Amino acid sequence: MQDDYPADDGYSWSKYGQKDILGSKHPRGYYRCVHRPEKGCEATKQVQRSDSDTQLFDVVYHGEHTCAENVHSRGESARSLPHHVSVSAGVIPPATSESQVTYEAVSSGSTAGIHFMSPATSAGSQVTYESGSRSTTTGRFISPGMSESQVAYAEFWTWPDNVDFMLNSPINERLDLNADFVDETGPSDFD
DNA sequence: GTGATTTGACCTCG
DNA sequence: CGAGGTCAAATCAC
Repeated sequence: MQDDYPADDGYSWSKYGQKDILGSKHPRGYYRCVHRPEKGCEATKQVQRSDSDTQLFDVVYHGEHTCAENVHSRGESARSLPHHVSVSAGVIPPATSESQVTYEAVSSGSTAGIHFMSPATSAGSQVTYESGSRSTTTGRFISPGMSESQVAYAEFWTWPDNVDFMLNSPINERLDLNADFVDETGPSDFD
């Protein structure tokens, strides 16, 4: 097992620690923005391989970059985009293969968070940004076998009763979604 | 040699 | 006191 790091996210990070997490099979790596000394950039992130899906990484971002180094490396845009977008409890719109989508949720409550998960059969990253009450989740689908009808699941926590979603598709189309949150529902079927 | 990573110690918070 | 997060000296890679 060499590759203990997910796909490049366009930022420069330096590792400053690693810990074994109770109940987790894989260690958690701690990274901070390389430009902390100069710019005082407080962005950090944690990377941990998922227990259930070895191909999946759980990445949690803290803070925002003040260093303006958002070099969006991979300009590979998707061939197709999600046509139908809907939000139901625990289910988030689909993304097609090779596409990258961004879910941004703004909560009126304290701390917001989203867990973004690709379908069990696909590989990808599970990414969570946390910054106060604002939470942005980016999912980068890298599975070639993923079809349009497949959906990605999201899990939510410490949420008020209402969330706003903004989905940025690969072609800059922006969809604003609003969903009331009922109870936690296990992954239903593809929708 | 220089800069980055590793790794156990240390710190903090519940 | 334990778990998670950070520090920093030793070590590694270029």
